[in-house]
Amino acid sequence: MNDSIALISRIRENANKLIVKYLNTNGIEGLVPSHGDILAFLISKKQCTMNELAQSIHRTKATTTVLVDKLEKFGFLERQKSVNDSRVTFLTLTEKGQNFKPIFEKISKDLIDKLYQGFTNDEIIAANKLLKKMLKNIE
Amino acid sequence: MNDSIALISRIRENANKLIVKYLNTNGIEGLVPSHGDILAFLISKKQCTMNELAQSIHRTKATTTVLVDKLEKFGFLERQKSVNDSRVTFLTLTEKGQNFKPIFEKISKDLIDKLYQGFTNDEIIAANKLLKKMLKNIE
DNA sequence: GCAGAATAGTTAGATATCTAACAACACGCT
DNA sequence: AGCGTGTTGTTAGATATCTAACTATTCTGC
Repeated sequence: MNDSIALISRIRENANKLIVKYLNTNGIEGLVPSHGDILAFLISKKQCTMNELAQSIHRTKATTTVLVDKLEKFGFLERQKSVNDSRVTFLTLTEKGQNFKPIFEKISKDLIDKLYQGFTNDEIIAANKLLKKMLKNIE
Repeated sequence: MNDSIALISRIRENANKLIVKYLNTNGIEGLVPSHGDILAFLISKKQCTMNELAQSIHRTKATTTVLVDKLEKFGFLERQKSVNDSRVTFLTLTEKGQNFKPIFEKISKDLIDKLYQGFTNDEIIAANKLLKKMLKNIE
C-alpha cells in the first residue's frame, strides 16, 4: 500500500522466514520468531511473569499463553505459580531452554551479517537511527 | 530477536494497525492491509489473474483465494472465468471497488506523512535507499 | 469486614496465513 | 490420439494472532 511500508513488510517477512530456517538448521523445528523472542527474553531476564513477557514481546496475553504452551510442551521452559499472588505465573528456562543461548547468539549474528552485508559501519548506524525515528513517529 | 529486525517488525505492526484504523475511519471495516494491496493493484492494473495477484502481493495462491473471497463478498471486485483457459480467473474492480481509489490515495498520504514526520527530504531518500539495500540482502 | 474495581492468565471464537493435496485443464512429445 | 508433465485456483488442515469474555484473586475505600 506504500513503498516504504511495503519494503519494511517484505524485509520483515523475509527475516522471519530466515529465522525459522536458521532455527530448523540448528535442530529446532516448529518454532517461530515470537518463540525466539520469548527464549531470548528469558535468557537475559532469567525469570518473568506472563504479563511481563507479553509486554516485552508486544503480544497480547492470549497469544503469549499459546506461545508459552508450546514452549513448555517442547520442554524449553517451565511455569511456576507465585506463592504471594496465586494469579501470577512465573516462567523460567529449563536446561534445554538454556542450551538455546548459543544457538540464539549464532542466529542473531548470522541474521545481522546477512541484513547488513555490504553496508559500511556509518550506514548501519544511520539505518538504525532512521528506523528508530520512524517507529517513534508511528507508535 | 535482533534490534534492527525488532525495529522493523514494530514499525510494520504499527503501520498495519494504522492502515486498519484509517480504513475504518473511511467507512471500510473488516479489511486488512493485504486487502488494501489487492485493491491498489487492481486500481493500477484494472484486470489480473489470481496468479498475478498472488505474486504481486507476495502471498500464496491459497491466501489470495481467501482474501479475494472476502473482497468479492463485500462487493469490491468480481471474478470472471477466462474463455481461453478455464483454469484461469480474471479479477476486476466493481464500481464500489473503484470508489476505493481516493480513499487509498488519502490513506497512503496520511501514512507516509506520519511515518516521515520530522524527516528532511534527504533523510527520506536515504531511508528508502537503505531499506532497498537491506531487502536485497535478505531476499 | 464488605462491596466494587482492578488484575492475571486462560478460554473461546474468528481470521489471515501457510503447506499440502487435489481436480480440472493445457501443453508437448511420441 | 494418448500419455506424461506442468499449471491454475480451490480445499482442507494447522497455527500464530487478535478480541472478548471469563474465573479467580487481589486491592482499595468505606
